[in-house]
Amino acid sequence: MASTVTDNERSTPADRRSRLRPGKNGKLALGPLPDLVGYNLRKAQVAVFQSFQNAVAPHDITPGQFGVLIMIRENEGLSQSDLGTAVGIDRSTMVAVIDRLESRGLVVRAPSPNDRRSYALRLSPEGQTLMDDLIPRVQAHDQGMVKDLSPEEQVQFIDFLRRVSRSK
Amino acid sequence: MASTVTDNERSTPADRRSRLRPGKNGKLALGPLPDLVGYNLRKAQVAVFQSFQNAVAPHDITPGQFGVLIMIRENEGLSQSDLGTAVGIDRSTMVAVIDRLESRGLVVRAPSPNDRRSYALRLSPEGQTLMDDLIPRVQAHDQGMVKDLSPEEQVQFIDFLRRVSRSK
DNA sequence: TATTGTTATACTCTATAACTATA
DNA sequence: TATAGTTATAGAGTATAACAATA
Repeated sequence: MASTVTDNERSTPADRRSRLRPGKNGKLALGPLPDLVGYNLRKAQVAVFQSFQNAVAPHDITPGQFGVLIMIRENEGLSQSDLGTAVGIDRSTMVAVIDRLESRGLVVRAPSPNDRRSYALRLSPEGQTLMDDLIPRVQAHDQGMVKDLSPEEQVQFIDFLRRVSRSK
Repeated sequence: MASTVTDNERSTPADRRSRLRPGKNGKLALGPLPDLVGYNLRKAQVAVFQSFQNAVAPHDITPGQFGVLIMIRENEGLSQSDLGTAVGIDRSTMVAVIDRLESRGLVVRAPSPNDRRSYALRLSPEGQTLMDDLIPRVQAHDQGMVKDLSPEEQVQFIDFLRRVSRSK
């Protein structure tokens, strides 16, 4: 109560406003949020996501699209369904994802030689060129995100993240 | 090359299928992803998000909604715009967020005493009751996510996350 | 002039259900 | 019968631009 402006004290209109509308002038109270792992994880992820966008801005690729392109690159000929399973999204969702990458000329829906129901996905030459340029860029960006951690701390950090993922 | 099935070796139809359609039977290659901080951060966040949903399933509250409710609880009377700024979303986006919470009877749009353009947001009695029940539940869940880390490691982990957020 | 809440609009991500072609 | 891709549909989350009321 010590720092609260009471009715008996003088208060400017700004005081009154800031008392009644917290956040207009000062910071808002965060309650228990700053102590939650989930809250800090979310904030870190948002920071990395935004920084990623900046770092690869000229190519207009999201982290999710980068992941999909990597999977296609590393597993040429895989189907949309298998890709969806691998990255954790439904096959109906995958349709539009591949639509976008295909319309940008990065991915090719080739006919599958064994199964006429499915496509064999692969990178187009443009997609391969893009990824050859993008991968080192993304790796450099990723290193930049942990530049304030010592090499030992970086190893520990990734280890912690993996242990949290596994504790599901 | 040692483990690759060559044309001269016998290959069952399943062999052929798995060679041509990686992922159908075995795991897919992940390339450089597992070494990226961003990839592991994302995976950990997805794990925490899903676990959160399970933990508070009966209340049907997302982590984002929980954050909004906390901010309203801790800063009673704040406006939609200030709330949006605090949680990093546009005021036009905040409209539907508050719409949902209000239609569920958790949040009240009270008239602002100073500014007839804006609302003074507060929790309804039901919203307060919900949060009294939810907060310890969320804190317990959050602890569960790092149960495989020692107390010292948990402190370190949050410290790492904050440093990554700041390195933006 | 600037700000608050709102609406219209648009785009991404996400899913479920049902359809077609194929296995 | 089961599976792959697709479409229709729906909901959440996100934004920008413009508007009315108010500051």
